[in-house]
This record gives sequence, C-alpha cells and structure tokens, in this order.
Amino acid sequence: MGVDLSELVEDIKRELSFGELKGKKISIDAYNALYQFLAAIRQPDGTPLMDSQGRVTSHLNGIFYRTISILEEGVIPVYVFDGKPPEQKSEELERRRKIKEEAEKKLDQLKKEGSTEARELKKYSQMSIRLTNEMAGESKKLLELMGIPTIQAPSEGEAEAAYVNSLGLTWATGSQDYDSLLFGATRLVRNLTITGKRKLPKKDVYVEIRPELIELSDLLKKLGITREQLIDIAILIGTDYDPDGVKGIGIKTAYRIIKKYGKIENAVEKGEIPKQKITFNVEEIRSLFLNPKVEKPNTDLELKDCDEKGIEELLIKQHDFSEERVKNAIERLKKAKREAKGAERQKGLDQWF
DNA sequence: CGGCCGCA
DNA sequence: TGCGGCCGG
Repeated sequence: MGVDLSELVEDIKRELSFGELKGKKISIDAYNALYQFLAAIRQPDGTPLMDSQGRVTSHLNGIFYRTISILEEGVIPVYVFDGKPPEQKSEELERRRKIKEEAEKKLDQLKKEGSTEARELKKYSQMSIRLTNEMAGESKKLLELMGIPTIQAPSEGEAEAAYVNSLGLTWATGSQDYDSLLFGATRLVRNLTITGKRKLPKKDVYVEIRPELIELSDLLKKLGITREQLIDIAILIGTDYDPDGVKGIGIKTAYRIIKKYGKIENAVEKGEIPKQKITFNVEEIRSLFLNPKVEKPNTDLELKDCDEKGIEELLIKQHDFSEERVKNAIERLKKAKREAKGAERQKGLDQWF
C-alpha cells in the first residue's frame, strides 16, 4: 500500500482549510480514492452497498457524493486512473491477491457458521475488498458523465498524477499514499477523500480529519536531502517494487544511512549494509520512481457540462440509486461547478492584479 | 463516506 | 441550527 513516510513528514505537514484550496486543481489517484470508498461505505457487519443484482456500488456512491462535496468546497478534482502496472510490481500484487483470497475463504466460513461477530465479519470483509477493472471503468464513466476531468495513466496512476502536477497542470496531487512525492509531485494533499469525524478504534472518541499539505521542497529542505535520496530511503524501508526493503532497516535508520553515505551503493560499499541483504536491483527500482512511464494528458482538464440523463441511467436505472437523492445531487453538482469555474477564473485574474 | 431526519 | 444516529444500494 505505498511507502509509509509519515514519520519523516511529521514536522512539515500542515493542516489546510478548504478555503486555501479554493479554485485549485488537484490530480487525485483514482484507485486510492475508490479503495477508500470501498473500505468505508459499509454496513456495520462489513457488507458493502449493493444493487438489486448483488453488484457492489459503494465506490459509485463515494465517487458521486464525495466529488460533489469537494467541488462545493471550490476544489477541482482531476481523477487519474491506473494503467498497466510495471512488471516489478507483479510479485507484490500477487502477494496481495493471495491475502485477499485467504480472507475471502475465512469470511465464507464465518458466514456459513452463522457468525454474528460484527467485528470479525467486518475485519475479513475489509481484507477481501477487491477493486475490479469493471468497478474502475464504471467510476470513470460516471465522472465523465459528471463532466469531471479524468486521465488514463499509461502505467501507475500515482506517477501520472505527480507528472501532471510537476507540469503545473494541477496545484497538487491528492492521495493517502506518499508515493507521489517520490514520483516528483510538488505538493501532496492528504485526507481529501476522507473528512469530517472519524472514530478512533476501540474508543468512543471522535477526531476531526482535515486536509493536510506536504510540500516536497519543504520536506527535502528539512531533511537536507535530494529527491533521489528520499527514493533511496523508501527503497530501504520497502516500496511496492521491493516490499520487504532491507530487513532490519526502518525509516530512522534508512534516513541516517542515506544522510551519511549519500546513496545505497555507497553504504553497501562501506559495509554499512551487508551486500547479500539487497535482494533487488536498486538502480532499476530507483529508475521506476525517477523515470516512470507517464505521458502528457491529451485533454484540457477543464470542467465540462454534465450529462444528466446519462447519470440517471447509470445510477438510478442500472444501480438502484434513489431518484430523489440523485436528482438533488445533480442540482448541487451544476451549482458547484458554476461556482468552481468562477473561482478558478478569479484565481487566474489574481495573477494580473 | 454522505444524506437526511429527528431531536434538543 | 447543530449534532447524533441510521440508512443508502
């Protein structure tokens, strides 16, 4: 699930109000967002929302209503969809697939036994969440009907989101994962697709979740390293391309080593890291972050009018959404888009006056 | 997760 | 009018 850099960003991350995001475009990793909706939009026993034919609809529910809320805050989302993952990720994807399969078996077993243990049922439902190509495709279709810009990445969505951001086409990337920083995003906004209050596990305490901003330049300055070196730290603790990293090296040690030796190869040469502990091709993985497969988007990333009939057909007719709620939401969508476009124009004018 | 209703 | 809880699909 991406590289955990939370300990490194602790001092430079900054909470944002939505006001600061008004009129700004954010390239959002669509898979990351969809996955969160699938995980969060569930009944107490872990069952996701489904239509009358038993097809999961939690992702559509989340994408539809959450995107409208984001727009109402003046943020213009650009959703970036994954293409074909690089070969070096296949081992990790296979590992995740196996874990899900096991969880599915366990869940079936519990259900067959007639278990009413909500906690257990929820745990294994969460673990067996699958985001299929069909679900992603339908979400993309819905966004297009809503007139929200989407990008099809040639490979990793996170890399493409970072690329369009580095081109200046968006103000920041949006994801819960830190990987876009490794891919060269100038800014990362977390907690964009989860907000409001969240219950702490096992406690009756609610915490406010707010968007938070991490600027790559601030992070590198604070740590006194380059992006290449940040990538080396990530490789040592483990990325999607080398999930185990180097056994025994955590984030603090990784930072210390890279600060002292500059790069992984030097640390190995000086005997700081035993050579046999590097079980992957460092140069190759580093290159996946430095030169990922990306391309310039062939659309203008602007908000378009929405296809109301199309949205109604997809959500109401095909997936049993409530007609009243959907029509209501479409009105909010149209209003929010008019205002968001206005805010973006205003932002453009601010540069001149 | 968000919408929406009931309740103070 | 703001918050808590239940339902949505």
